[in-house]
Amino acid sequence: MRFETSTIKDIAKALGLSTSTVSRALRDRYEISEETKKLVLAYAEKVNYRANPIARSLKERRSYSIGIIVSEIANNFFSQVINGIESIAYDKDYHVIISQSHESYKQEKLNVEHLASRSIDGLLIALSSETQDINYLRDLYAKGLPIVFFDRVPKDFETHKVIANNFKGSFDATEHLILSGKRTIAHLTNSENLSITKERLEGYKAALVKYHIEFRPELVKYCQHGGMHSAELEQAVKELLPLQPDGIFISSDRLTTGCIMALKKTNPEVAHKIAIAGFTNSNLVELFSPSLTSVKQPAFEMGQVATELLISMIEAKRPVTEFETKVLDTELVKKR
Amino acid sequence: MRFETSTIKDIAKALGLSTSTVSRALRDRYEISEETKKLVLAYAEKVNYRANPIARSLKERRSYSIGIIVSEIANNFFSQVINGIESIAYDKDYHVIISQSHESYKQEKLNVEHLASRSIDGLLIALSSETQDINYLRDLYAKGLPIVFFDRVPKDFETHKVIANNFKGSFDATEHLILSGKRTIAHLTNSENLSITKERLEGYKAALVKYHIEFRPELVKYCQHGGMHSAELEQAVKELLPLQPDGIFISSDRLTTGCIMALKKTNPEVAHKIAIAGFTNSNLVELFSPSLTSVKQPAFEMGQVATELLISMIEAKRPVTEFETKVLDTELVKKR
DNA sequence: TACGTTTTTGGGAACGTTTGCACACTTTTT
DNA sequence: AAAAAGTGTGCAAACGTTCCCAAAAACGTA
Repeated sequence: MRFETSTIKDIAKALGLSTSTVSRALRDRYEISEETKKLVLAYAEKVNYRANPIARSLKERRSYSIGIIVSEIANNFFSQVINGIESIAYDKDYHVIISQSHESYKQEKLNVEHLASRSIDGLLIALSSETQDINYLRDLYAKGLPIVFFDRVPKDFETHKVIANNFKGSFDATEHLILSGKRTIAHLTNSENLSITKERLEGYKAALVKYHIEFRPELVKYCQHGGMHSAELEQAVKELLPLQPDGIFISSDRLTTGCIMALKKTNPEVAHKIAIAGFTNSNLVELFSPSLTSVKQPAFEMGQVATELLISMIEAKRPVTEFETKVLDTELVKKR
Repeated sequence: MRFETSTIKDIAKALGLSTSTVSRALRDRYEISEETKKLVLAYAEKVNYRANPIARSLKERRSYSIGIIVSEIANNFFSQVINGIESIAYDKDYHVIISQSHESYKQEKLNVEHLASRSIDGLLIALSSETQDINYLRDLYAKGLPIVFFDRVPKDFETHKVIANNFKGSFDATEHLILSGKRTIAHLTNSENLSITKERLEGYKAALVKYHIEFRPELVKYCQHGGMHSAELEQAVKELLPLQPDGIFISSDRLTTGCIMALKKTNPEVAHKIAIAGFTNSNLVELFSPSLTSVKQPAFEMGQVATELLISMIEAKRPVTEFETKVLDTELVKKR
């Protein structure tokens, strides 16, 4: 069973014109007379002509599609980024193909290669927490695939990047905990590989320094899998509690919710005694108990900016050599 | 800047064969000799040959892609469905294109038509809460586009459908409220258009009947926009509270979280006094305060089943005429 | 009228595949 | 020894576009 639609050829035949003329009329080329243009347009409208995007892609050697890699869509931060991406992409007549790495390097690589073989015109990617080797991305990039990184970006890769002001976000959150009287502030964070991990750690440290609080490395716990496994989080919590923190600063969406969950499960009696501040874009944060202070990233905007940069690379006449790293401010939403 | 890759022609030239032979060797056709097949495969491997899916699509008149329409991906129910869809689709070498209706009919129609013009091979759709007129879907279906509905399905449309056992899920949830001593149980639900709304209302009613509780229509509130606007929910809550319900049964993910949010915002003092049971697949439900009893749908499985049905339609030799409606059981997770 | 210009149109190749058909070469059958 | 059947390969068309190039039509000018 197959979809029947009319083609340029059909129109040409019906109107006694050549396919070239019809194509020109439809694409509104200058060399065409007003008269035939109107004729063709009217007829095309009548038979509800839709250009076949596949044929067009084959001819033009581009697909008008961009690939997205996030760790998971069931994460408000990423779904908001995706909304931002779509808002720009659809405007410019691209469609998006979303893939999830689930924080796995293997899955990420597989998905990227799958997308590339599907001939996407460009790639938007936030690296998985496992990812260390990005040579496969370098290869694709070298072959001419435009790539823009967002949120989790690699250090030594010359291309556009869009990130939140992670240092300031972390500083603000940590400072907030300090100002509300906390002195033993733990830091629960992602895999050490990630750019966001490093930047957020620095912000945390800077706030401690400002208030003359000693930095204690044992208060920092890394989660290799970004909180994808609850066991990982429960282990971290278990190791942290004996140090008797009165506050925890958590550096990602998934970790923040996962940590509260682990706290409630393993030590419900202390869960409400520890002040929590964490990165999260969850729109359900007001429902959480214990409640928390959250650092919200401008996710929608991040998606928009990244997409604009990517499309500018795709549509550039000559290879782009000047790259920018856009930094967007976060917002601190204090616990009520 | 463009992506350079080797083609069948290049291989043919390099090996002194014809393109047909190379194509056949790569696709493992029976007419080819072991010898040349090995030769071609080895060379293809060496130059890292990737078939151009666009050319293949054009020739075969199918894209190996399926479209998905959900109201929003930032909803655990739908993101779990999508994970189920992907798990099957990728196995069978299809890729998926996700679109969000944001509960808007206009957006839904636009997205479907956009997908159709992108030549998807089939469509998986959960209707928006606004949708009443599905003639645009009938047209596409009549033209040969396979469609499978899930979750929110239309009444009179002959095709495969996959739904949860909404009646039983609602019955169980309502019964649970009754058994914990509630007698004035309100029902907050979606737009009346939706199939799920009707089925869930029936389950609610049946539970009341079983326990000889009078059904009071004024206790049922419909939300036309499925809870996309907080004003809508606050209004519903405002109208409901004077009736002094001691329990609320809520019929969708978005509404459940939205309702609790509205309750806490407008009447924090009663929020904890009303027992809540609602459909939700949120994985954060354990963090919510007030806590609630939830009806979980087998979302992942729903996505899998729907995708299997769709692919069977796409790949059917002759038009499918026997359709099934699969009904999957829900799970009641009691408040702790 | 004949010529050059400009404007509009058509022919046909190309994008990278798949596949029906014909051909050449082997092998088997009579 | 010739005919029949079986293998493996190549040619060429097709999928629906776009676009280069040439041809035709329309117009202006001498």
